[in-house]
Amino acid sequence: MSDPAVRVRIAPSPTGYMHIGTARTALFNWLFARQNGGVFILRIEDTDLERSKKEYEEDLIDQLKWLGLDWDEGPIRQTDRLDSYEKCLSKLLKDGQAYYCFCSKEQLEQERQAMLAQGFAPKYSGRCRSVSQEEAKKKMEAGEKAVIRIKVPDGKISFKDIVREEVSFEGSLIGDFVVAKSLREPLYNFAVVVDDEEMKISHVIRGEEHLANTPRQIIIQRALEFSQPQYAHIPLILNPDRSKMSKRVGDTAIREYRNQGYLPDALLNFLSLLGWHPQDDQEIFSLKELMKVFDLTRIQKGGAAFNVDKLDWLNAQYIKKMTAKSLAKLLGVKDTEQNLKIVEATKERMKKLSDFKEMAGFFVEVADYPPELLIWKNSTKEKTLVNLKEAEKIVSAVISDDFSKAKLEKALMPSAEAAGRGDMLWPLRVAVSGLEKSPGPFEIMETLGKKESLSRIAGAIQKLSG
RNA sequence: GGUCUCAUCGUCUAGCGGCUAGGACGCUGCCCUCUCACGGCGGAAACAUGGGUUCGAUUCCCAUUGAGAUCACCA
Repeated sequence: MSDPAVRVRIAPSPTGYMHIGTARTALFNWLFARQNGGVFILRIEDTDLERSKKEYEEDLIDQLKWLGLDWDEGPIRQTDRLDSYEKCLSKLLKDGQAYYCFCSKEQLEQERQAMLAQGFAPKYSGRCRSVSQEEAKKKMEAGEKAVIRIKVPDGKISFKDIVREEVSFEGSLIGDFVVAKSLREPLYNFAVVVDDEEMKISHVIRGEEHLANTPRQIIIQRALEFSQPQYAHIPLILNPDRSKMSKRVGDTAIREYRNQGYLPDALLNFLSLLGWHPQDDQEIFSLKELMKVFDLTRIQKGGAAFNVDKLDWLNAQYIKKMTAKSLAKLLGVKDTEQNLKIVEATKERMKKLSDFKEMAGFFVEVADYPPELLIWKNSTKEKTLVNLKEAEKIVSAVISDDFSKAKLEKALMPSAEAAGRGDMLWPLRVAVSGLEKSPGPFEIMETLGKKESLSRIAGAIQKLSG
C-alpha cells in the first residue's frame, strides 16, 4: 500500500519535555505514514514565545530520534513562517472575515463572568465587529492595542472523525475568537490551519484534547477557502487514577522513562496498545510488525489509563530477548567475558536497565549479610557448616581452567543430593552472593572464578563459626 | 455551568443480535526449583443503571448516572 498523498505531522509545542502522549501521537502518525508510504512531518509549534524554549525543542528531537521515529520533513518552526500567517491574516481582514478588536481584558473578563453566572458558555459579544476598517486604523495609529478576531458564522459545523464518526458543534455558541495578537503574532488555531494547508496535510491525527478546537479550525479553513484534512482524534492517556496525564508531572516525560532504563521498542510497543488493539491477541510487536497491522479505524474511543506494571512486563520481555553483548552495550558495561556472564545471569531478572546495578552488584562485592541467612529453612548451624566445608572441598578440587557451571554442577550435585539439596545449595548460594535472592550458585561461581568463589565460601564459614 | 466525547474484569482490551463474554498485565494456586526470576498448567475477576426495539440484547435506540475534554490575547 503506497499513497504519497498521505501527509501527516506531529506538531508539538516546545513548552516542556516530550510527553508520553506526544510520543504516542507521534507513533500513530509515523505508523500511518509509513504503512501508506506517505510523509511524516515534524513541526514545532512555537508561537507562544513566552513558554517555548530551545531546550525543550532539543529534547523533542532527541527523544524522537531515540524512539526511532524518523521524520521526512522538518523540523519546521512556526516562528519561521510568520510571513505566511501575515498574508492569510491580511486577506481575512481585507475580506472582512476578520476584524480588529479593541476590547480590554478587564472588559472581556467581566462579560465572561456575567455569562458564566447566567449559565451560558462564555462567548465574545462581537462588539468590535462594528468598528470599521478606517476607524480601526485610526485607533491603532493612536496607539490603541488590538487583537484580531474572526467572524464566526452561525450554524452547525460537523465533520467526520475517523475514530469518532460524525462530530458536530454549533457555531453560534462559539463566538468570534481571537486568531492573532497581531499580524505577526498568530495564535495556535490559526497557525495550525495555515500550516496544515501549506504542508498539504492529509490526515490530522492528534489527541482528543483538540477535538473542541476542530470546529474553530474548520471555521478558519472555510474563511480562507482551504481544504479540510481528515481528522482522527485519539483518546487521552490517563493517570492510573483516571485523571488526565498532566505535562507537569515528572514521570510523564519520555526522558524519565529513558533514564530509568526502558527500551525504546518496549515503550513504543506499550504505547501502541494504549488506545489501540490489533484484530488478534498478539501483544508484542516490533515496529515493523506494527506498521503492517496498525489500523486507524481500530483506535479506541475511551481514554486509556497508563499502567506501569504492563510497561515493566513488556520491557522485561524485550530485555530478555537481547543478547548479552548488546545489552552490555546499553548498560554501559565493557564487554569483557566476565561482564557478559554477569549480564547474562542478570538478564532474566531485570525489568529495567536501571535494575542492573542493584542486581549485579554482588558480583563485584558481597554485601555484609547476617550469618543466619546461610542456614536453609529449618536446618541447623552445625549442619550448614559441615555442608559448606564439604562444598568448599569439592569446589577446590575443580580445576580452575574449566571452572564452568556444568562442571561445578557435576562435581557438587552428588554431595548436595546426599546432604539434601537445599541444605547444601542454599548456604552455598548465599555464601557466593550474600543475598536472599539471586541467580543459582553454579552460575555465580562460574562468573566469579575459582579464587573469588573460594574466598567467599571461606568467608561464609568464618562468619558462621565466629 | 454550556458544549463535545466516552462507558466490557483493578488496568489495557477482544466482541460489531444468539459466545460457558476471549486475551494480556497485575493478583493467586500448582509444577519446575536451593532462593528469586524465567517458563509451564490452573483460578478468582467485567458487560454502570433504567427503559425501549427484537423471538433474543454486552452489542441497536432513548434516558439516567459516572468519567474525561474544552470553553484564553496557551498550545
